[in-house]
Amino acid sequence: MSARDYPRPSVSVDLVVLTIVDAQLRVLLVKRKVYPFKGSWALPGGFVRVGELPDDQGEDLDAAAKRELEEETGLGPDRVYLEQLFTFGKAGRDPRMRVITVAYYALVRPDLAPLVRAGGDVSDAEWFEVSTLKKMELAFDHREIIEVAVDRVRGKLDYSDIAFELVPMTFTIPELRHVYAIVTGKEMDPGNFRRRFNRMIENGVLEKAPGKRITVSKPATVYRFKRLA
Amino acid sequence: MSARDYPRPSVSVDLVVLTIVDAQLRVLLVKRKVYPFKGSWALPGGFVRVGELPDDQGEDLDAAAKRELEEETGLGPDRVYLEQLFTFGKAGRDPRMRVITVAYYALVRPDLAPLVRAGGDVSDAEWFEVSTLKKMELAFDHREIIEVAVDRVRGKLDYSDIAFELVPMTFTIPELRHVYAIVTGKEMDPGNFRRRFNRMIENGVLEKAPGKRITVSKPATVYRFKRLA
DNA sequence: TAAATAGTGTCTATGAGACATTATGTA
DNA sequence: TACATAATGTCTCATAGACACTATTTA
Repeated sequence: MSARDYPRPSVSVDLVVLTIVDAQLRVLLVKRKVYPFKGSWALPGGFVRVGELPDDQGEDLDAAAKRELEEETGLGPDRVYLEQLFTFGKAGRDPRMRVITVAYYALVRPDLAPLVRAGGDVSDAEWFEVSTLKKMELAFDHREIIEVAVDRVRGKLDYSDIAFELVPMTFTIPELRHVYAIVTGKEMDPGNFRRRFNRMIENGVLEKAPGKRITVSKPATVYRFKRLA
Repeated sequence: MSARDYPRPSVSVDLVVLTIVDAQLRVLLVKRKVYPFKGSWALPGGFVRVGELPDDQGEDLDAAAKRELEEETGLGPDRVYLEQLFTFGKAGRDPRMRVITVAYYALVRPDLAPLVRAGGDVSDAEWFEVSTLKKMELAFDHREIIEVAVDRVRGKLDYSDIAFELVPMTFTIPELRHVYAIVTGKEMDPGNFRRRFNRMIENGVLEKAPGKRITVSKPATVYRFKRLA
C-alpha cells in the first residue's frame, strides 16, 4: 500500500482577520449558511485547492490564505498584513470529517475595515468585538483559534512592527498609543510611550506626513511608517 | 459537490529533533530508503493517521507528532520537549503528490541522545551537526524546515525555559552557558551569565542537586531545574 | 604551590516607569 | 484667555555588559 492510498484529511485555511475600530479590537466573522454549525458565526476560510496531478498540485498554502482573504474581504494581500498562525488538527474538530486547518491571522488598518463588507461575496460578514465573543457560540474550535491569534498579536506588539498595521497609513503617536492600550488592556504613559518612538523618528523610520486631526486642543504630529527595505 | 469530494492533500508530520552533543548543535536525520530522494537524508516523520469515519477520525495532530517521535527515537514525549513549529505547504514540495507537512521540533537532553539509535526502528538514523548541513543534499524542503526550527530555538532561548531542555537533568551554570554559546554562536561573560540565574536560584527554581563534574580546577555547583506547576 | 575556573564585586551605559513641566494648539 | 493635550525633562530603579578581583578545587 503506497502512501498515496492512505486516507487523507481535508485541509482548510482559516483567517483571523483583526482590526481596531471604535477603540475596540475586532475580528471578522461570517455567518455559516450550511451544516454543521449552520447559523453560527465562524472564521472566514475554506479548503485548500489541491491538484490531483503531480505536475499540478494546486495552490500553495500561503496562496490559499491570500485567496481566501481576497474573496472574503475584498482586500488584496498587499494592503494587509498576513502571517501563518498555527495549525489545528484535533480529531473531531469538524463533526463531518477529518479537517486539519492552517490558521492565519491578518491585520487590517482601521481605514480599510469599512470596505470589507462591500467587497466580500459573503453577505453576512461582521466585525465583532473580541471581548464580547465569550458569550457567543462560535463554530468549530474557532474561539480557541481567535484566542491564539490575539495572544500572538499581543506578544509581538513589543518586538515587531505589527502595531503599525493597526493604524491608518498616517497616524499620530497618541493614536499608536491607543492601539497598544486596546491590545494589551493597559494604558501607557504618554511621555514614556513617545520616547520609545523617538529613535524611529530620528532614524527616519517614522517620517512626518501631511494631514491633521480634528482636536479640542493641541494636535499631534502626523507620521508615516517607512518600512525599511 | 460536497466538501467531502474535493481532492485532498496528504498530511504529514516532520520532526526536527535537536540536541547538543560534543559541543555541537545536532539534528537527527534518517536515510531515505524509498523514492523520491532515496538515499538522501531527511527529517524523521510520517503521515498523519486519518480515519474514514466521522466517529473515528484518527489521531490528533499532536498525537501523530508524539507517535513519530517515539517510533523514530524511542523517546517518550514525557522525556522530550515537543512543540509545533510551522506548516509547510508549497505545491510541489513532494514530487509524488501534494503533501502538506506540519513540522514540530523536539529538544533532547544530551544524556538521552545516545539512546536514540537503539530505540528507533529506523536503522539509518544519525545526529548531524547543524552547521555542516549546508554541504549535504537533504530531501524535500527539509533544509528550510531545519533552519526555521533553529531560528525558533535561538529566538526563544532568552525568554523561555527551553535552554534547560538541552542540558542533562542536573547541570552546572557553566554548562548552561555553553548551551547558549552553541545555539547563539556568541560566548557570554561567565560572571554576567551567572547573575542572570541568581534569581532563579534564590527562587528555588534552580535547586542544588547531587553530583559532581570531573574538572581540572574548581568544580561548579550542580543544579536541577524545578519546573513550576 | 601553580593553574584554572567558579563565583562575586564594581562601574557604566541603557532603558523603562513615575511624574513634573513646558509648549502649542483649539474653543 | 482658559483649557486640553502634545511633547520634553527629570529622577529613580532595574538590568546588561565590561572587567577586576576573590575563592576554591585539582594536579
